[in-house]
Amino acid sequence: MSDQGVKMASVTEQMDVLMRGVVDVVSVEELEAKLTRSVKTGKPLRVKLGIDPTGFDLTLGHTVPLRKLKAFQSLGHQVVLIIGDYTAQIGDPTGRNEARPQLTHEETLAHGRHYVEQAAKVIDVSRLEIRYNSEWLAPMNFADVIRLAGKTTVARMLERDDFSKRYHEGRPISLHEFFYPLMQGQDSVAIRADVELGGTDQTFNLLMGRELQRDEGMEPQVCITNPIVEGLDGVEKMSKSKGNYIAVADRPEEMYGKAMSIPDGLIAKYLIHFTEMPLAEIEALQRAMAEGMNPRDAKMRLGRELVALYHGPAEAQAAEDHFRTVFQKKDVPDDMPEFHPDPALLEDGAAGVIQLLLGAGLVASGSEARRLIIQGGVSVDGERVADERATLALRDGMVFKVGKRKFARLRLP
RNA sequence: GGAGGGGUACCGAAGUGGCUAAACGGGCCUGACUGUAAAUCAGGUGGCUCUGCCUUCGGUGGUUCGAAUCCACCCCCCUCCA
Repeated sequence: MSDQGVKMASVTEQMDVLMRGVVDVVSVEELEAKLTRSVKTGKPLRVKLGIDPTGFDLTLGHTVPLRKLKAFQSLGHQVVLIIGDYTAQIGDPTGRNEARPQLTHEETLAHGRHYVEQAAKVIDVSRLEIRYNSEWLAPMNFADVIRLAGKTTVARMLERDDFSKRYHEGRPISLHEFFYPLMQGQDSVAIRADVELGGTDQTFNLLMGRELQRDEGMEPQVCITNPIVEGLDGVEKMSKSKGNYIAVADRPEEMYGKAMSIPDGLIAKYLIHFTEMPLAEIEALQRAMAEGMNPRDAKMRLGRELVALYHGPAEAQAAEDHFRTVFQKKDVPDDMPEFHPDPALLEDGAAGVIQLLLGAGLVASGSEARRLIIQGGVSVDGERVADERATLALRDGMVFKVGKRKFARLRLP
């Protein structure tokens, strides 16, 4: 909490906090040496995290390096957030759709702000040094770029997992993608990073920073990688496009519910990387599960921790109550969206179910509504709707339910 | 520059003139079972004024009663050779 101006923790104490959940550190000795020097001189380390301002909403996956950044910050170090505005403007073709549009500078700035806004839920952004990499990349001329390119080889580049995989699978690699590691490394040179954080998928890029720094006669940065945590399905990396994510902006019930749906094997991992629960406590929980504790209860704990972290303890309790009501008791929640029927559809105070579901926004199309009704997935006031052509007499407060978790309450004017 | 292969729905991938709104697998959705876990089982998965109609197979144009399938041009990707 009150980490301002306080005496710096000892190297061992710092290492203890910093090593939580990391996959790899290149190298531990160098990190200790840097910390030792920092403690001695009172000079904080410069810790870097780079982001691509592509306008994404933060998922818990993104918060893993952010939490590590926060740990450094709390220990009194200077954290530096690099917003890759220049990189983003060039247009990152990574992935299969090369159609990703190039961003205007304005857009990248807006995305950067969007990111910082959400990051504020994890770290103290007022003490963040925010830098845009166009600051040093834009002034480079072609000769500078060629010189930079000369610092590595194609064979070296193809060592990168992502590249070699795509190369062997016959998927395209644009030439300029080779510049990404170089640009990212150049960022480290420019801000004189002592430490850089990233997921294990960033390893190659992080190491490039070391090489470029060494080349400039600087002490190379320490690279700390955190795991890429699996999403809700327990298999694939948590990502927006896979739809297997929890977003930091998720509503409390949503966040809690998603936490409850993860495979048991992921509980401890989520607690370690997504929350700040003390490791000892997590281990105790794991032991308890091994001895027969219902993993569901551990997940409920996870759900509470997460919601408390992003919405506060009161909301955490509320989310849990909501979960109990809706999913354990299969009851109707207190809070749900409300909607007013389109008066044009009313006939003697009645209307067709499909039109009502559409009006409530519970279905995307009439066909979907029809399908769901046939499959028994729609109920009104607890009663399953059997006929897709049914006409319902409207009453204020009627509750429409679609699937297990979509509700809407009808309101008459 | 030369030769060859390829672009199909959310993804992968069949289909080479009508029986194709398009096999199969994954994902996703619904139902059953549950701990909204996993696993499993059943069904579904373009839209609509829904026993029918409309739009869809890289793009444009054409042949045909009829095209994802044939032809022409164009765009994009991959492999090998140079």
